Amino acid sequence: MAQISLTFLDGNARHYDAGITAAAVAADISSSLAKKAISATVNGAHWDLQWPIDADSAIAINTMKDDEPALELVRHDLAHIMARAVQELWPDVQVTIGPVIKDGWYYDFDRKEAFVPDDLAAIEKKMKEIINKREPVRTEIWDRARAIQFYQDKGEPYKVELIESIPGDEPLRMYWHGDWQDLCRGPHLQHTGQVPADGFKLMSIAGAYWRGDSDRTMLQRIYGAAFTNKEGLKQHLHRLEEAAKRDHRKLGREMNLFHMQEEAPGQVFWHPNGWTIYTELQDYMRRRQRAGGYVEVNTPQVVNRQLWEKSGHWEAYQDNMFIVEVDEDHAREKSINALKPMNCPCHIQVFNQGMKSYRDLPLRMAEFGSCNRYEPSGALHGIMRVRGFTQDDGHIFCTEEQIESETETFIAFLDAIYTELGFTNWAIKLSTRPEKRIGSDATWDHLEAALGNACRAAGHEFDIQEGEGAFYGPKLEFVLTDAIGREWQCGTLQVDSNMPERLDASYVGQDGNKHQPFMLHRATLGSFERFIGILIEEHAGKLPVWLAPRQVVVATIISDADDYALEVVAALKAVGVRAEVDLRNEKINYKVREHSLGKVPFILALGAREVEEKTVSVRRLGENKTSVTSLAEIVAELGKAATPPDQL
RNA sequence: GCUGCUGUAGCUCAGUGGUAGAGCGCGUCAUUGGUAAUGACGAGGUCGGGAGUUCAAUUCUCCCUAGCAGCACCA
Repeated sequence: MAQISLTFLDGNARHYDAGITAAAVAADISSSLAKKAISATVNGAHWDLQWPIDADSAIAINTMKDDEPALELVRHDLAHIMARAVQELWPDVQVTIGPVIKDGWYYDFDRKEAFVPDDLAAIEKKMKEIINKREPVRTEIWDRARAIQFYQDKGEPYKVELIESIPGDEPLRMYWHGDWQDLCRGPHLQHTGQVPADGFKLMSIAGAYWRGDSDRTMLQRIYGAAFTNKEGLKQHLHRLEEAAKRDHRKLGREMNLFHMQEEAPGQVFWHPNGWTIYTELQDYMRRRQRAGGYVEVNTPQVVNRQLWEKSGHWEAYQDNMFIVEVDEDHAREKSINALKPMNCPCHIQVFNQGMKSYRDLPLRMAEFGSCNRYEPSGALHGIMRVRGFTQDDGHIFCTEEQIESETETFIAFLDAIYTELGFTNWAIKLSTRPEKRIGSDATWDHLEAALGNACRAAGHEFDIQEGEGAFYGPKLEFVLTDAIGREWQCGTLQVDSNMPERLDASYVGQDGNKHQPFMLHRATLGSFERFIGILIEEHAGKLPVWLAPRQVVVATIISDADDYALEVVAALKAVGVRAEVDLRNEKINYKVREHSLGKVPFILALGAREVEEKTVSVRRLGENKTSVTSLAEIVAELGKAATPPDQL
């Protein structure tokens, strides 16, 4: 038999017969390793201990101490164990797919009756029984016909469909956990007992479409969280609890920022505190955009259907538009309008007024554009996904040659703003040509490369989302993460030649002929609503001082300090600080607690000493200590702290 | 939009086939207290909306609506 050479991490090599399993290699090293082994890494691939190795390879034997493979296997085996538990409890349930995801796994089932929360406890109990049986996992490769027949006989049509969608030349791997069988590409643990019985928890039940297709059956998905030990799970659950405290919907209520109500679903009622954040942010963006060479415009809310037909939005999005019918006295027909769902067609109307020359390009046009979209009810989420919102929108009209440099300039612009707003952790995604598209491959090659080059030139890595671009051009998405790790697209930049064409935008080139400009749709924050939601969660409500709706509360300890408190507040307001007094007949403990919970960055406490010495006792949010400062000093300090970063 | 769950006082939540309760908050009074809850008293609810079953519905059933989780969608 042919010999192969396996090289270990330490550089040593051993020789074995070709076809040896990783399990046998582990056993050859030591019997304790053979017991502890969970999988191998062979030439960088995650390798089941039962799979044969046929050629010279680099190999490492993994144990539970190797976090990445261990988590992968534990979660993957738990998916199978859960599916087995469910089928043991309810034999009529059909199994579908069950992948590993961040922090755990899920498995989708088809079952007539709905799973209820109490079922989760029963399933967990059954899973623990299965784990305690320490049943061996084994695997075989089957040919397609046999596998299809097997699943047809078993009454598992979803598995048949899965096999039919797997490319014909790929071998099908069957796995058994004890007697329970599933189709799976592996790898898996050696036996069910290797799964930590106290390291997992079933989290929730939700609906999910078979194969992610909303035209097909809705299955029932059970989510689980899993770690290699009890402590890992405990920490995860603790993180979830902490994240819930940062939820912008909860903080929005507690800080009295905004509310929403049944009569206006998906639209925000901004309260004075919340609106202060909003206007402060908008003022900042306005200054930033002016400095960035943008001209600001404003365009209509209610726009006749004809323009949307011409732009192509009517055909694609009419179901998601708010339609406004106007029945004028003398009109023979109703006039059909839509609340604008986006600003670009209107911006082209502005661009089209008067002749434009190549000398006018790039023309950067911005609008705080109030838009309405009839979002599907299930998509609404606090102020992050709403039906009425304002974009910090902008369109850059430019030539094809200017696309790359304009993109690079925009990324630098966005980067500076995200940094000033306290975001360090954001990602760029580059969406490339979709199947249905217009334009030549040569143009797509150029545009995709231009966006990628611009990212690199601006010093940013990016992930590629294959085929996710718009039909008219590639796009960049600037993605931020909320408290529990859900990603939200905030900024965006999209290259578009289609709309200038449809809406007849043109400029006179150096050659005296008419040319069509390219258009870069771009937004920095995206929508104020979503961005403020993210901002609240990122800072857990403790906003940077310049954005905090209430920056300073001057709280009296005794009523004899009232006059001085008013004097202090007046001095702070004079330098532009949002300061309030708290003269209530309450103890200082009470006031400190209340304003700390209200996330006020500075509390100034005033008692007899402060009145006497013309000082203030300063308490900063998040600190338990206080310091005493002269009035003049604190006014200067807080005046500076309250200044937006671009004005320092 | 789809599946499941939920909607009781301003907030967080208990509860029941015989028209409701707590804590916090709010108001009044007393208290002038030095950095995360001073005390007493008091006010406050068509139990999301509509229909049905019933002698009687906040409670059971159905429809609608909104919210939550996930899926689908996101110009």
